[in-house]
Amino acid sequence: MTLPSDKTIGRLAVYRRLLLELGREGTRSVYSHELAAAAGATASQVRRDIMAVGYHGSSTRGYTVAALAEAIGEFLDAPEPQGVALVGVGNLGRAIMAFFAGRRPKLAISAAFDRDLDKVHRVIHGCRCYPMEELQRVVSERGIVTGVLTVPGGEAEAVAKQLIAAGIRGLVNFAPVPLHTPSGVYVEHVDLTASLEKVAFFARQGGG
Amino acid sequence: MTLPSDKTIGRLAVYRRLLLELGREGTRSVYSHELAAAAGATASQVRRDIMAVGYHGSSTRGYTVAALAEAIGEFLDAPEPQGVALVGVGNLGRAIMAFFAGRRPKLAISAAFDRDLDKVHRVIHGCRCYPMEELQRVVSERGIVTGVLTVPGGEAEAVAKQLIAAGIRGLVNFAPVPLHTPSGVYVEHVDLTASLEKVAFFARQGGG
DNA sequence: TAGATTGTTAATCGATTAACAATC
DNA sequence: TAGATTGTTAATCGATTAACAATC
Repeated sequence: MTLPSDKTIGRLAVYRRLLLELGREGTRSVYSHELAAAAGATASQVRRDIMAVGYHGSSTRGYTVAALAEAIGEFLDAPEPQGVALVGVGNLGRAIMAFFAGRRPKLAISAAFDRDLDKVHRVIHGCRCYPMEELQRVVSERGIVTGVLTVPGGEAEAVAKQLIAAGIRGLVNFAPVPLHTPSGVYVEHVDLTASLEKVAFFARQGGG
Repeated sequence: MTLPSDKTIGRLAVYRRLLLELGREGTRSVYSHELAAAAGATASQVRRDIMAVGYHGSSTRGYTVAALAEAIGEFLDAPEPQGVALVGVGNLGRAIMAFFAGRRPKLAISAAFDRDLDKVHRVIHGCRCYPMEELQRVVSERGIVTGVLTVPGGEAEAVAKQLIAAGIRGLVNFAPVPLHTPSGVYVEHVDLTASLEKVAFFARQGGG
């Protein structure tokens, strides 16, 4: 079976969030075009994305909210709760930790690392901070495969290398430098500077 | 003239950053393949992207670092320094303010807004914080067209509406909800949850 | 000159969109 | 049934990649 594209995976995460919200509001079923409008996608995309998770709707009642959310969860999530390692407990790192705290119990930042010894051996937003020396041990002992990089640009490449050596197979990179990683490691680069410059450019041209 | 794609604009921002770095190191010229390797792009992309800004290299010496950085700057930047409005001075908002503080003098977060009166009328990371009531006035008086949204999901849609009414034409949206904006407004959605779930998914499948 | 690179066009690739028979 | 939606395939679109003549 071929893996769905990363765009499909990203959209599935969005659908699930919307479905959980709809469920809380008491909505039982949705049509592809409703989900599409809420998610900023097209009905075609929604139907194809949902096909990819193997869930089937009804041509009269559309998709059952609870069952579809469940199916997406089974597709996206690991069977067991998965930990995430974050490196770089600066302003951005702490904000990311706060952002995810309690949001997704099955995918939580479970270990943070910093080379600054003042930030270490504390619990920040429910997450324990370790010195860099313990990175290899903690990450490999806990079988953590997902990392978040919030270190300064100059350190990013070296830290990524350490993470990968410890067993990390996927990284969200917030450092303002492109990362050079071996194949077999998935990197999502969240480039805040490029995003802001892009938006400023198109805003100046009169928007999208 | 047709506008370059948003991917080209994003890459140009990356090239410029690399060029400024190369300039500081004393490098005078680069070839497309060198820039490509550093930026995580292909040489073809680099050449086509540079064509879009109207700069021309030499077939023997490649591109002049300083001149190309200058040309990209003229293409991407407004003639005058551009202000940016940020709404939502929570953990993430403050981290974003800290991240951009001093980084790009010509494109700086110049006004922040929050409905919490405890956060207002202060200067955070060099930027003044105003109450929401002053949003319309400050944004339109200063001619700000670029915004950053770091409010909770439930408020995002309403705040985006206010920003657009005040004259904003481009938005970086960090709120975990898709935004419904009129055409003529460019939105870049930085979806932290979807990014982390995507990375966790591919990490579990054995990386990229 | 010989050789490598640029500018630019054509070929490829993948994702989005449109279309429609099957379904309830 | 009539009508709207799903599942799925074909057409379209745009971006990436490959290719190569022109250049220095």
